[in-house]
Amino acid sequence: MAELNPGWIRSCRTAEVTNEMIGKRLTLMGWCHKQRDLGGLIFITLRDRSGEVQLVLDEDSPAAMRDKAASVRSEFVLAVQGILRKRSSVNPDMKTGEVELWVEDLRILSTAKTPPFYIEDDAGANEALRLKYRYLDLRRPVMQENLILRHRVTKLTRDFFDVEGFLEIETPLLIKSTPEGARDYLVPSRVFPGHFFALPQSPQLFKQLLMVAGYDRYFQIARCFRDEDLRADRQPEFTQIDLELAFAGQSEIMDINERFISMLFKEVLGRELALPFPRLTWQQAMSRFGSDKPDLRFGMELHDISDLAADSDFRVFQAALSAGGSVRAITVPHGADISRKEIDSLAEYVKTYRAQGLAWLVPSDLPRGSILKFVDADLIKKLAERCDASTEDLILIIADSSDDIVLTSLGELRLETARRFGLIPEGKWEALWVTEFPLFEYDEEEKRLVAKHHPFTAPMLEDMGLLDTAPEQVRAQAYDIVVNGVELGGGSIRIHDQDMQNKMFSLLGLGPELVEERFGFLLEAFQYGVPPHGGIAYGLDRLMMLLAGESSIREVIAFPKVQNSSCLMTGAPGIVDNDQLMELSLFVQHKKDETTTPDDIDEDRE
RNA sequence: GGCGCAGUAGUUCAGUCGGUUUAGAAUGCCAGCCUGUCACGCUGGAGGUCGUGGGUUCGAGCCCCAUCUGCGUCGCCA
Repeated sequence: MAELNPGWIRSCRTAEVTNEMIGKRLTLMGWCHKQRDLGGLIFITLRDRSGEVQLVLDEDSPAAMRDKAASVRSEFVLAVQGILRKRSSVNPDMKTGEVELWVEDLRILSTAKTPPFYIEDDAGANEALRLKYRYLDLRRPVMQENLILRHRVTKLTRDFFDVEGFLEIETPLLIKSTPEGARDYLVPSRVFPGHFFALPQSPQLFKQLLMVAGYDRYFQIARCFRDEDLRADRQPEFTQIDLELAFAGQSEIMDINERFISMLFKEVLGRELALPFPRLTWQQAMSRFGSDKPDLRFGMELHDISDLAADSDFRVFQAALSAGGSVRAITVPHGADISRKEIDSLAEYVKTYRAQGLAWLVPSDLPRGSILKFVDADLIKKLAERCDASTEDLILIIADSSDDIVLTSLGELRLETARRFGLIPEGKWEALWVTEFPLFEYDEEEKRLVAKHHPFTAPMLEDMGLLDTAPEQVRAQAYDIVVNGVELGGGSIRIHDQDMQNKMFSLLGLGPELVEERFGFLLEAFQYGVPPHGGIAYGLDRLMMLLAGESSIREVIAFPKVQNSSCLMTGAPGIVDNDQLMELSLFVQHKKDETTTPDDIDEDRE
């Protein structure tokens, strides 16, 4: 049965015992990782977040304590007092394997049910179970390491930006909904019936107002919310390292930030990233890698073979080209012996990215491929030269009337084939900046231009003249930082001119009344002396995922949500009492013609 | 909203062509024994809504339909 702590104070954590403490009387507390009862001799491995240490009870231990120890099960919470001694049989695999605590007094502070999975790194439990019992999952050493690392990274972040002259300033979580961007999470106002706060998608407007207010270097480790579908690298609530600088241009911002990232990699991974980071324009990144976040750890760049494809008799190529599209290819090194089955599988893969199909060619002496009927020996030679392909390589070709589909599907194919063929080197870190993003992109659904980054991003000065004539060609003073194909962060120089900002809103199709309603306070602020400013925001969760070597951000978030945005541990979101709804002047209209009150639903609820 | 994968003991899984016992294995759990274990060992035992609901069939863990849950992904994510 559970006992009270008789006022004992821990001497140290379990794995913090040292050989120097041998012979000393220590008080330790923690969880029973494993109890081994050999009859007259009982071992208990005591665990806490520092690691483990072995407890031992033998014939010299008080009999009552031996009996108690015999009843100890996994995950019981224990407090023990005893003498630290050198072990007679050392365990070299254990950090504290040379010592053990000989127990004189043992208190069971808490008993425990048998956990649904082992509290070990290779627990092997499925993720739903882990998330339901997240507090047990978080006891696993690998999860504790991840969260401890996260603590270290946020501390390094605060220290770095502090030294650089940044102030950490909090911004509100209950803010005004903005029409652009992702779906907002809404919070009803009790005081103003029918009015809603939104949770911030980012502190964007507030950090710009802080620049107006004269806090010329701001940063914040900020919670952000976007009501959109989840992915392995996306949660509805996530954390940004958010910063903004006044009086600084793009090069100064990039300089500070690549020093920041390189500092983190040095401190956390012990890796030196060469400064400055390479830079690619968005155009270059798209045409060479088919991605705005290229993974530079390996080659396999895209080749434009449109002109050569025009000389083939392949109807698919001709159709794509005459419709204004392109034909592009990648070369898979040593891919010549690929099977039809594997080709089919890759063709299936690119279809998810809206590519119609996949052509292939092995330019060996006895060429193989799906387009042999349409290309002669001379053309094969030219294609191989253009694609830098040897007779042992495989050329994969995508054609489409949309150049965008060709580029993105081929870019994804580049990543997928590299993964399948094991061409991505482990332990390599390749950081870069991607710059000169388009300012706008066309929204097919809304039939209008939308901001690619956000509506406060400044156009490049060289392209100002295109704003009225060809806005889709205007490039932005925007930049993303990318490491190993992961977009870690992105930012821009902001518009700090009221007229320019108004023009931007108008190009985005936002009427003056809407602008006044949503952004009036920003435009008004711009009348009171705005320094030029710009900033960047990092996805802390993605950064942690990369540094911890995980493939899902859920592994570096203490209490993550699942794909439908619910929490398996708490059951959130939940229904609320009618009284609560009434206080907020809310009425829930359920779909499927049924007007059910929450209380009715409650009846059916488990 | 679309596509794909998964769901069988507490857990991780196997389960052949739809038919042999009471649906198995490992691990965990429980009991007994055990003085140097650390994946302790040995002996014995308990433990199942085969995700759920229909259907086909003489017969369904297995086939069909629907549905729920989790994961991946497209759309979406300024």
